[in-house]
Amino acid sequence: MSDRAPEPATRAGADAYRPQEIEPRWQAAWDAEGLYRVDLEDASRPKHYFLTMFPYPSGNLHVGHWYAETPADAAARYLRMKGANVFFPMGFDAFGLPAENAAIKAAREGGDVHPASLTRERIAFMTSQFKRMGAMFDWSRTLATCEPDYYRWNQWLFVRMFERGLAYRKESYVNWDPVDQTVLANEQVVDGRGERSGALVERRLMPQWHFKITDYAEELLDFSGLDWPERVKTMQTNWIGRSQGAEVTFRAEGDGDGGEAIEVFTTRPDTLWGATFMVLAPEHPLVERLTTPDQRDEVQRYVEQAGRMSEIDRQSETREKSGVFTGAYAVNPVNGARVPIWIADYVLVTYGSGAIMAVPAHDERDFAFARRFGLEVVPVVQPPGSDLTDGSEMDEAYTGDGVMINSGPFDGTPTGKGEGAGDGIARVIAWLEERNLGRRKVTYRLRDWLISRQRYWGTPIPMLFCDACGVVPEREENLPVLLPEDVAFMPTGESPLKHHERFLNASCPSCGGPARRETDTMDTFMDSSWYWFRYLDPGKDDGAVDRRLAARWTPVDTYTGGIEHAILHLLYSRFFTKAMRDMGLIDEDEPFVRLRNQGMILGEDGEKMSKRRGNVVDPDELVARYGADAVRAYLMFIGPWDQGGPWNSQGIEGVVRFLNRVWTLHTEDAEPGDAGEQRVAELRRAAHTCVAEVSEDFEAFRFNTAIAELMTLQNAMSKLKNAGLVAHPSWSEATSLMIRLLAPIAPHLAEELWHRAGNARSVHLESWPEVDASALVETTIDMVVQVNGKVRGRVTVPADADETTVLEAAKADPNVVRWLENGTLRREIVVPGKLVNLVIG
RNA sequence: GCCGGGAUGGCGGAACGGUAGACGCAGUAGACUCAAAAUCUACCGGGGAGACCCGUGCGGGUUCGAAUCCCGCUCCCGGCACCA
Repeated sequence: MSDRAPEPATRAGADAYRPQEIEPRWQAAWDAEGLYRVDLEDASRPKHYFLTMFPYPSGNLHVGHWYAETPADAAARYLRMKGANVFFPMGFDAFGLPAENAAIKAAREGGDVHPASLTRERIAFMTSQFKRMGAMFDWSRTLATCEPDYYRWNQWLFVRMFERGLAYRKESYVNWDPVDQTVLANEQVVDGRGERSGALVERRLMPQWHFKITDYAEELLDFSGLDWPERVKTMQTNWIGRSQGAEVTFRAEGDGDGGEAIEVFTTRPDTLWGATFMVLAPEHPLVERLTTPDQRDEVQRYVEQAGRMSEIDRQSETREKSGVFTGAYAVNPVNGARVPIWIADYVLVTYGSGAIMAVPAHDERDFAFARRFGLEVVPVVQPPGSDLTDGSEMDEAYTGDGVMINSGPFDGTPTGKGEGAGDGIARVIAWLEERNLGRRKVTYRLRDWLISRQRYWGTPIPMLFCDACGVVPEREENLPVLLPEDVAFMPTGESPLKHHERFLNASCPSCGGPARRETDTMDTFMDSSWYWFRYLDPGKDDGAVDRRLAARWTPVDTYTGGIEHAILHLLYSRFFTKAMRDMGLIDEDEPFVRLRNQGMILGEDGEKMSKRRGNVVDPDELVARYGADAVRAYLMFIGPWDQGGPWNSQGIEGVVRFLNRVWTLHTEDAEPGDAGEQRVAELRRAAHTCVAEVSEDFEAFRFNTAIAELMTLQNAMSKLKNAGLVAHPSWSEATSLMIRLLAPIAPHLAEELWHRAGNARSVHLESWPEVDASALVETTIDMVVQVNGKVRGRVTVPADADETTVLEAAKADPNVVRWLENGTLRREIVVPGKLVNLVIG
């Protein structure tokens, strides 16, 4: 391959660093020799599947893409030099709202834009931009989710899910625009109104497809064996929201004995005796039946008003509690108390049973509600050291542990869950179960995944409605159900599939009779919930996943992407992996072993980059001006990767200067002379310290300090260069180390310097340098001497000096001597190699 | 309101409980230049002539020693489904 490598522009001498000339030349050479094409069958090295989240083809790579991809590329390159066979693919998450919106906008303005051609053009353009990053993506295996050979397998997987009962249809609320007669995404609802029509958006129930992610709630709480950031695990755990408690049945009064059963869930069954009222969610199915005639108008008004509010509005403000009385009463099953039934929007129909028992004395929200509407407050838990018995004296709810009071047979029982803390909760549950009044229950906050979208630009859900057979999945051999491209977009945004006769009319896969196709498409999170399996063999046409390659290459070893995906995408991917395992398609439990998230890159003003603010940084311009290596290195240098931060157009100049100095260091001649043992040791120490530090930093994804260490080495080498060292073997050793350390960060510059140094083979085929521990050894060390924790002197001692010697030296320092005269020496602390602290008093 | 994260020089940021400010940007002075740019050298938290004193959002605490650990706040960023 070396004979195809281009000849460096100049052999020696001081020609300038010209990234614009070097970079395209090496990119072409790497491409020509297939340097980054991975042999998935190569078992001679350990495999490493390094995946970064694929982008939506928005039209242009912005600097945020560079921030996500180039440090990931550096990490992948590091692993490759460490000896792994690294698979680092890239593709496009190509379905989605923006392309469809462009088509709808064009339809309104009399133009003609199709999401398919628009998306394909954008993918082609962004791919060409990607190639200028100098990343080692393996473009021989790429994919776009909008292509039939990909979404066919979305459909195939959907049918498998349906067959297993993991995909099902039920009614769910959508945002309904009554003017445009269409469903809106949350982001299309602004201040409760349709973005386009301005109409007040209604919440409307519609039958829609869901995935049963809740079946996996318990397993999804288990992160063992995963090297994920704590904050992501915490966020997912809180999102799943496991609550342990009891389900208790209350009965509405009336209609002879019994009346309507109203199930409630509570985590505090020990407070049951303090339940003085009940609250139903406005959407609760029993609301209409329970409401008494005199309250009907008021209740109806409240329900309508709650229905008009978007979920975001319902919880965004810190509003005063609102609610309305139904006129009905229920009986508290534990003490027979008559409790009024209210309706309030702070109770959600989607959580628990959509109804609660309200214990105002021991729940903050119930307390606020009771005070607002003058409802009874009965304390049933006495805080330790208190003689509380009267609810009217309470200023706030008491939610802690204590001793049960006003609780019939349980008076005097300590509440709490810990061992020895009392077991009020467990004893009450046992008591309820004995009397068949309630039962132990675990509830999750997690809801099933609503996968239906009333949109065009997505994977058609491969289901049919037959008058004779009902809901029927399309036959496997008829997949894919093609998304028709000859469609007319509606100015209202309504899905054109609803009016596409050839698409709509089909024959029933079961009876052959006439059937109508489902016009809903899939949530695009479906596309990204299994795509890493597909990269292994994107063209495979006899199955979704190549099982043999999957067994060898998955799970993904390292996954990187934005923190904004901490919950949904990552949770759906974990669910899908488990579901695919249970369908017998793969053998692993988790998709991503190691996860690292980058923060967000902000505009120069510290705000999110947006066209409106005019603070968008264009990477193409930067590359033209400074070169890809400089952009890469600056993005890595800007700060900790997981924190993100503002772009600084002056900051990149510093990195450009650094790369220039590196260039000069390695290309300019210097006078050879007598090196001297001490200088050689100094050079070798600097070089090997840098190897140690940069290696450690790469392991920890600390790119900013890795570059700082390289800058330090550059400074040291530039100083030593003219001291006659250039002809010494340690100089070429240091040079070789430095170029290899730089290779993951600035791959083009490193390659050019590597070849100029006389190497024929690519630096990217070299192995990562090893630290020579003997180069790090020092004969003397400087130690700090503190008196009472404040630095009062410094001493130089032999590296192997024992404690006594160190203390002697410390106490001999003239300034320290002065300080010691101010008191009696009480204590001597020696931190080997670091400092001495002399405590006087 | 809840969940997660954060706060260190003029700026981006460094710092296994052990010399706060590595590395860089900006700035100041000098060298080179007719001059400028580029490059190179030195300085660069505040106060003080100095010994020193002050200093990591605020208030406490633990420790020989705290940016770092604990308790209580303030403000900022991100997410959210008032989660019973």
